[in-house]
Amino acid sequence: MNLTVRQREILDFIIKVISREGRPPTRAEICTAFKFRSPNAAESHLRALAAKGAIHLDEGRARGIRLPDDAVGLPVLGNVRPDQPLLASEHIERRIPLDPALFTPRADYLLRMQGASLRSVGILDGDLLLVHSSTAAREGQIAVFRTESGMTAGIFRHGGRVEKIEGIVTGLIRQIQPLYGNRAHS
Amino acid sequence: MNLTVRQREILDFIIKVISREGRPPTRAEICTAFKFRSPNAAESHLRALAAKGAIHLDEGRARGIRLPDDAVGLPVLGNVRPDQPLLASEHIERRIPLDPALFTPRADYLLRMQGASLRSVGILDGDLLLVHSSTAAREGQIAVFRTESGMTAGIFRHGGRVEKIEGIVTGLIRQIQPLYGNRAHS
DNA sequence: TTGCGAGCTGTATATTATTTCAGACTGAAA
DNA sequence: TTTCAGTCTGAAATAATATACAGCTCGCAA
Repeated sequence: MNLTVRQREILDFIIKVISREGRPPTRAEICTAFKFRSPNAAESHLRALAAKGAIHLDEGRARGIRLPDDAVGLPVLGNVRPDQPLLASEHIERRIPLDPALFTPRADYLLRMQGASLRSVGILDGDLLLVHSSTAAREGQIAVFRTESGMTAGIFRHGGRVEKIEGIVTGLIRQIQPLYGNRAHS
Repeated sequence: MNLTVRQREILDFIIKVISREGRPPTRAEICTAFKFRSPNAAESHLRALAAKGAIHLDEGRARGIRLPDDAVGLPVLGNVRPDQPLLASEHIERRIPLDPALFTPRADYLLRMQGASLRSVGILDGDLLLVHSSTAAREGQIAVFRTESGMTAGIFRHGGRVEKIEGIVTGLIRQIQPLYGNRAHS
């Protein structure tokens, strides 16, 4: 993407307005925020951002600024293959609308827990783990490792086998299916 | 709030457009969606919704429809007192931006788990439970009960003491704090 | 049967917002 | 040196959008 500093500022402003007001800014509102005196200053920034794929412009529409699909929500990784970049699009099962900043440090993606190896720390088979990308971990942290077959989560031990660390787990989401259907509630 | 069926449909449409496109619809877009032939049909619905507090209108602004603050995100309940309605504003600690439809049945509010009584089913002290309001539960479901002092979560048993059921747990969110600060990651 | 709110049609108009055109300045790459 | 992307001013045309006004039907409660 490779945005300039100024373009990054404009994009951040757009994202902030959308999350705060539920709608994107107009050219004029961008001008006010950045003290531009011409609407064309905003317009040309928007064109540049669109050319770089950072936003999508619906032309002819008021407030027609959209963030690209791949900027909305966190990707759920599945079927990760060795030698391939983690966030390659074929690894992304789906996206879940979730604020990455809900967790600290910021979550970069979600990974589905496989197996019961972490049951003792309250992580069950099928849980969605929130992962912050990182190449290092500390003793006792729950980390995500790249293995021959895919990805695994486990407790990081310095004494353990050397493995390629992909990230650390900063949270989890579990969906609990109500038993026997849902006839019993309002 | 007490919306009519039609008004509810309009409001749902507005919410859907905002979450799908990141901006509210125009009057004309509402007309297209509902096959209205006059922009005033949309306008008067919006006025009615605003009068009932379901939306807020920024007059003179394109796409000037906003959802009220108390409609965004799920409330986290804390300090619930007996004899008081569950969602009274003084019970709401904060709101977390989360799509209620991520969980089925739909989550109505969040409750912080207190104590380790559900450790055996993978629910830890401090976890945020997603609760669907319900006055009934089924054997083995994780339910939320009203007690003298506040709210408790536990496994529902027919043989157990009779308690006032407030909801069933449909999911959970856990924030995992990385140990020793976060200097160790990118 | 009268009145009234909800739910629309149809038309017109003022305002908001986008978009185009014609520049000017800067710094970095060719 | 030339070129070009990036950043901006200023003015104006055009299209999108909100909003006002007049009037219609229906079901329902007084």
